[in-house]
Amino acid sequence: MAGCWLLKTEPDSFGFADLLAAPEQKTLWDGVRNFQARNFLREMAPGDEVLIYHSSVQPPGVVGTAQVVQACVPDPTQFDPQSPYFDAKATRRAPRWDAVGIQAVRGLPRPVSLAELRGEPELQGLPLLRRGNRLSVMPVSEGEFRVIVRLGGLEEV
DNA sequence: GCCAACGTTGGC
DNA sequence: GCCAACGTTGGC
Repeated sequence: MAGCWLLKTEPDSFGFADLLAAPEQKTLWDGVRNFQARNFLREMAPGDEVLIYHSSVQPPGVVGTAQVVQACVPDPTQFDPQSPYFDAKATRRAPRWDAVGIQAVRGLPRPVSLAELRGEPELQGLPLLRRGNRLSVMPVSEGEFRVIVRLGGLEEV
């Protein structure tokens, strides 16, 4: 059974539209700099399903789906002094951060706002809805995944 | 712009 | 190893 995940991003830096515009609609999901989130990245496997969530926009919410196409590799941005994600403590021999390859599947006909997610009884267990949650990578159950894409206007995924 | 919540850092 | 200070996230 494929895992399901939610990836949070600020569309001002990289949003679902950017993923759709990328070559083969694929990208390396890099720049994650939180250990708990990184550990979830390490659990992600090709074929896993992904919800893309836009934060710091009005309204915040889930806007599309993607799939994992490449298991985690060392995040190249940690070695790049020009990158905002550069980490002086990381070495090639001992990388600290990972990234996964994802590919767009499809945009939701109707984005599902954070307010809608909060209003859905079946989603009360979502880590995203926990007060003070700041994780940018988090697991979602298969049931929760289905509820969300259905709210977004997709009957089948 | 505010502020709650949380992670990280660094002094001890 | 504790914990206060600080920085960041992200909704509102």
